[in-house]
Amino acid sequence: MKPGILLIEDDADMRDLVAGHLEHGGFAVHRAEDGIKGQALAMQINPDLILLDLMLPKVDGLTLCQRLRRDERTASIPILMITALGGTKDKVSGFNSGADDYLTKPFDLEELVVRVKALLRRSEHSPLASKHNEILNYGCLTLVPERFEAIWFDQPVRLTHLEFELLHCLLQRHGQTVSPSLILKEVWGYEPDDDIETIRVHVRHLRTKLEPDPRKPRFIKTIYGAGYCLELPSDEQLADLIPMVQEARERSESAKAS
Amino acid sequence: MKPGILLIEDDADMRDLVAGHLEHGGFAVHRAEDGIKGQALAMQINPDLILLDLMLPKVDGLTLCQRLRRDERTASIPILMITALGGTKDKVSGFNSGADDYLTKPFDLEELVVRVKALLRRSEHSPLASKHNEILNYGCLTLVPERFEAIWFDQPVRLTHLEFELLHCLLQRHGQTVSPSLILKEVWGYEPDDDIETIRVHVRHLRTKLEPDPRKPRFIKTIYGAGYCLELPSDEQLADLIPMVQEARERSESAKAS
DNA sequence: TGCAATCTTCACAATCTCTTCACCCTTTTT
DNA sequence: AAAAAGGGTGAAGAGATTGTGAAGATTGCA
Repeated sequence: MKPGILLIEDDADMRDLVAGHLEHGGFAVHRAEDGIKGQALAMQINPDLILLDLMLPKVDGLTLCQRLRRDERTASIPILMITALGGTKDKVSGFNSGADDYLTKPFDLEELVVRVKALLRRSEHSPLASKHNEILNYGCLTLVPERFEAIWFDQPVRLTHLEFELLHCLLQRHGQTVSPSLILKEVWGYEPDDDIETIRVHVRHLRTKLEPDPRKPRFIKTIYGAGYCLELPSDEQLADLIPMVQEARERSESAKAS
Repeated sequence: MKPGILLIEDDADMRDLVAGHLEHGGFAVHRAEDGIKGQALAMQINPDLILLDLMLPKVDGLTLCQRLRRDERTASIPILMITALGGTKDKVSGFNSGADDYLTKPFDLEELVVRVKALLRRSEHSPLASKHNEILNYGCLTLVPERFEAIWFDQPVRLTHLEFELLHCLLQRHGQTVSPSLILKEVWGYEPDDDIETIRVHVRHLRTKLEPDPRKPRFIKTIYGAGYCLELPSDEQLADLIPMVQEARERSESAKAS
């Protein structure tokens, strides 16, 4: 039994190209050229996965994504969003509206197939995905485990393995103080030795990658004598912070270039 | 086995939106549209977590929260309260009636998922909150032991260990005069009543952090020859004080910046 | 093998917290 | 009113905790 995929994409050429490749890869592909038809088809055929272009006539991708999530009949279908360009603002809003993964145009067709399969596997096996493949999103921060990547204020940030695990550990306990011993258990996997030294170094690395001013941490805070605490801004605070973070990023990049 | 969540929310759109996201996140969601049904369902299905809107027909969220806490069948189920607006009065009363966490509308759906998971994780690990992580609240003052933090007139104030313990000690005996020897026993852990000097210094630190005018203490009062006494304003007095405290805070911050 | 990225370790610097002290102010007592 | 006692103030210093930079160890890969 072939897995059913609903492809919602307005550009006819692109639609045929993608659909052809997927069919060749062993999927049953249904096509829709706009949001309205897409939503109707989703209900009708109940696909295993939805491939959704962000730019759509009639109903745009984000809105459609939200609608699909709201409806009980389609809420649990994984959605792979296709965003135009690297305009990362789309990525983020995509995750916030309930997308499960994203791909930026232009993309490699093989990569698409890989991601589709990964998503299907994820949704089949464990409804509550394990931390190793589940995308975790919290407003301005999104963690993409597959790529060890954090999307931080609309920009992807490459993290190392341990940096990723550490940030993941803090994000899961967002707003709570996480003690060094808990971090060691969660990230490094051992109990007894308090090798707080190492944690400190990795916290520093995270800060240099995320904080506008690593010397004065705004997000990854130190609770003296207790541990670390990740404090992400609420939506109201967000507006003020975006320019600050972006500006700092540009500065650090120009510094790196020289 | 999917964790079961009971969502009690009167607005149908909101209910579907939230439920859709949670179901997609791998939870089994049960819905109730008012307090009465919510309570009945809570007993019936024994969910792993309850999502509770504050504004509800028939029985409001706070009352329901208290009822759920009283009944031993539902007492240990973690409750995540959803409050409209950032009105702190709601937060306050939410914690007072036994909610484990709160979220203010409008909230990010992914943030909701993260918090739900965090709460479930917490309730798994530590069945009951101990004295050292229990949130203590009295009107305009909330103590968050986890972060050694006081929420004072809607603003978080970071305290040191001893400052926190001292304030905790005073808050527990709110309105009473606390003798130095009792403070020493409670906060420092020793009996001999020699080190009153140290207490004075820490009281001063608390005052500079909390009092609008530390020279004329309005809340942390000195009872000559007897000890200290924390006097928090009643709800009626509160309205007049809020601007004063905030103004003083701004002044001290601008002074610190220069 | 050599290289590059990552992780760990270490010595030292910066910061935070707590205590102590000398001195001044306020309240109570004489 | 003066003395005495209790309390407030500012600052200095010790000790602990955390941050920093760089060097060494490890890993994976061309």
